[in-house]
Amino acid sequence: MSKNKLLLIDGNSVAFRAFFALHNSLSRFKNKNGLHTNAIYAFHNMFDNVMEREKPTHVLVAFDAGKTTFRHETFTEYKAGRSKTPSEFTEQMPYIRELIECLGVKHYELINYEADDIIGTLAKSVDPKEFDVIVLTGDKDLTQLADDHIRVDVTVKGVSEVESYTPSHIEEKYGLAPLQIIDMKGLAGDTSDNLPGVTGIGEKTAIKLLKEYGTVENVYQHVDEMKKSKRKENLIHDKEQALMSKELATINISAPITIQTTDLVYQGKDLDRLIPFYREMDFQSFLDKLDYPDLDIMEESLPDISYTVVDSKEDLTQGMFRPGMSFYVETLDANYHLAEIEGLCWGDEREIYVSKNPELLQNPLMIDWLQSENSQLTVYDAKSTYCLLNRQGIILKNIVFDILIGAYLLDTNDNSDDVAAIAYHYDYKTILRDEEVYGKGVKKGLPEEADSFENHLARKIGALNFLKEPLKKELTAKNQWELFWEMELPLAKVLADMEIAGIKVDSHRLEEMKVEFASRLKEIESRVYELAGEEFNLNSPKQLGVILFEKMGLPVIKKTKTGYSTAVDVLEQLKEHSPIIEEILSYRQLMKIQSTYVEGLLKVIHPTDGKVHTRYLQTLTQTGRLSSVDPNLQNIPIRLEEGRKIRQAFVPSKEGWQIFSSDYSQIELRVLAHISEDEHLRQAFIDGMDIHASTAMRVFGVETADEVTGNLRRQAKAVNFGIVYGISDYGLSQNLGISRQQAKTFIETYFDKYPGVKEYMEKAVEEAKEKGYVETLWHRRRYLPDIHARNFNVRSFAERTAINSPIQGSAADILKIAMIEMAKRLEEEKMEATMLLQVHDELVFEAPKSEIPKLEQLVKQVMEQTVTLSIPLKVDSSVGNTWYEAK
DNA sequence: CAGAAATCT
DNA sequence: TTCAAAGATTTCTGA
Repeated sequence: MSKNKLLLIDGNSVAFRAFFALHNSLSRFKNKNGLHTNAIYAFHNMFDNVMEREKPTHVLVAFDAGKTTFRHETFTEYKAGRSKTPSEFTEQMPYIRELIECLGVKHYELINYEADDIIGTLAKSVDPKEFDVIVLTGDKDLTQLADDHIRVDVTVKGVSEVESYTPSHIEEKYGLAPLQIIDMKGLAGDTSDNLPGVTGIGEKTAIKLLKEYGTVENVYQHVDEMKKSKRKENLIHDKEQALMSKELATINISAPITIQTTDLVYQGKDLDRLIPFYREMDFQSFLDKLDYPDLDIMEESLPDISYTVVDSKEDLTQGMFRPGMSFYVETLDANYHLAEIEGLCWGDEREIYVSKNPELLQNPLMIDWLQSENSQLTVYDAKSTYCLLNRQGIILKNIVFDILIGAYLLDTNDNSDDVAAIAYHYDYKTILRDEEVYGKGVKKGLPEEADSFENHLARKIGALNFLKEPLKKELTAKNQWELFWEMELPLAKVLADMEIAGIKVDSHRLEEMKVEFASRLKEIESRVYELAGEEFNLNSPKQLGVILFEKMGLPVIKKTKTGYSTAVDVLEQLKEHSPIIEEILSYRQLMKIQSTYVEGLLKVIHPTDGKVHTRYLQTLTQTGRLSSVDPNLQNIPIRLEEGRKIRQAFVPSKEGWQIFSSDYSQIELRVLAHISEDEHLRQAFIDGMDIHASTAMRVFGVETADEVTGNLRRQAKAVNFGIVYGISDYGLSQNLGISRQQAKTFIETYFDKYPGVKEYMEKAVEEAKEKGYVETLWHRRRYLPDIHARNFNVRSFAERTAINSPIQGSAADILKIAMIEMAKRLEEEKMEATMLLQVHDELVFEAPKSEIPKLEQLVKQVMEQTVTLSIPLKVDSSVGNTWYEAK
């Protein structure tokens, strides 16, 4: 039989270490009730680490009981003078005890004794033949316990590192035996426990004395023999203190404990308790780590919910549909343009209906209800619901609330892509996360028990019903109802239509390119291998690093966490050393075009209509921009000619049609001019000037526009970008390849010449500090908890965000408003033109050639006039037979 | 599954 | 003194 292993954890000191390990993330670790959770979280990680490392058979966490112990009877000042424990820490202690119980571990405390004494007593009382003992603590005092079967692990830093004290390690480190640690404390004292020791003796001197005399007592036996010195005087004078300090530092190994090792057998985590605990703490990452081995356990932890199962479309009756219900369509694949419908559900407080049969969507009662003007539906993700129903030929009409969008607007940080996540946030706990029910990755699928699936769907409706009122109320309270009702909800419909329309891709053109790029890649590859003198994987920065910096001996300019950096800016600097560099750069560019845009795009062309249907994520970005996935149509190449050719493959869907594109000119700087009210910036836009040239004139002191050289304009452009992003002199100097000092001067001059901008920036940071958030012109909020961070970098980032988000976000709002108006006008004008894409400041349409002049005039009017700022908005338009030509 | 590299506004 | 420009997605490698 293998030996037992007993793990003894010093609860208070490990918890305290845990608290400080994540102290600088204090603001990020808060649950929905405002409880700090950093110590709980870090304690859990420390526990997991030690369990993983040691795999003990028995575990106990010992705590100090109360404030006073037998030691205070000896020395009333024991542990006095400690700075007060932060309340952010003490509030977490009860939860740490609860966590320990949930983890299936016993904890123990004993009136009048410290955790040390409990640990010491247990460690020394077990039979060394039966047990190895590991002690985990944040306090070196416990190292005195070390012996051949007891090892003391002291946390070092972070959550994973410990220093293991064995007798031989202590010998190596101090030249002492474990028990002499106590003598050392006796002589040197211990500031954290307020042990006085002997005046003038620290760790070093104590060790020296102990090496000679062995113990405190023996030091005093021989103190008279010492030659006259200040130290001798101190030793004699402080004898009482020394002996008392030693006594206090000695761990009591015969505390009257009432537990035995048989009570401490480790049983493993108690999932029934742990899962609700994680939810309460908002520990999503720990929840994710559980493999959810048993759906039954999860379900049993929830109270029952009642619902009606509808098996076939014949079973539907009029009475099942009422205005004001919630409605939800379930798919397993996130791509709703392709996903199968796995089930649907709807209901209100009175009744919830659930079905696994998508054929219900063919029943006229159902169709009429969904298409009616007065169904007043609440949904979760309006856009996906529109698209899924559209594929069934149903035009969903009367959505009045969207839980997903509502939650996103209220707090963009709360990135919930799951009904349950939002529900938990509002303390509604009777629902499981999709991952818990369906699993994830390759194992994702419907639960084996049909009941589980139906239950889950019913719970979703329950959650939607519950959430709508509090969310609406909060949106109103935060002055965001209009943002929701007039911008985001109508936009969901516009986006759905754009996604459904899709954009036609000329696959033959892509196939041609694929062949051409493949051969060019091969050529470059072989040249690189020749120059390198061997073959390797050019796609591996790691292997490339070895070739460049070890084999070829090029100078190392920058390192990454994992090795040599081979990023563009590094390679640019190495160009002179070898022709291989240019080849590598072209390879990388071409490879990107080939894999992502040529091959990647070919893969996502819809088999029946030859189009690509992206999905715009409406509730993802922190600023209010959209993002685009599957495929991403917001980063199709344009800067370099080679990549730009990809746009030749984006063509109109009908014969005789053209691609039309309009983009805002300098929208972010215009927004900045409006928000900051800086008179010079505003005047430049009002006068219709070239903004970068205008900046160049003011910042570089040039009198007339003619004198602005290309280089000056380029530099001014970089400064303008920097301003929008929340500038730093370093960033600007990197960008322009100038000295930091020079960059600093540019920035100072800019602020001098545009004082309104400077004032805006200061105000934005101020506002963030005061309110905890910043907002756009349309009250889109972004919370910035890090604005108070002690860490310089973290705080600086939050400050730049405070400056940038209202600008980027307001620009996003403007385009969203224009899109909604544009969709409306196209319909009113009964035009065939279709809006296809949005690329942050650009809208792409397709239209019959004959409609183009009218479209051009309409788009310009809508984009420039729907929103009016204190400066004009300006759009540039272009048209062509492909997206390539339209720009 | 994270990191590094490329792409866009 | 720290360290350094805003917001995104996709592909590949290699632990």
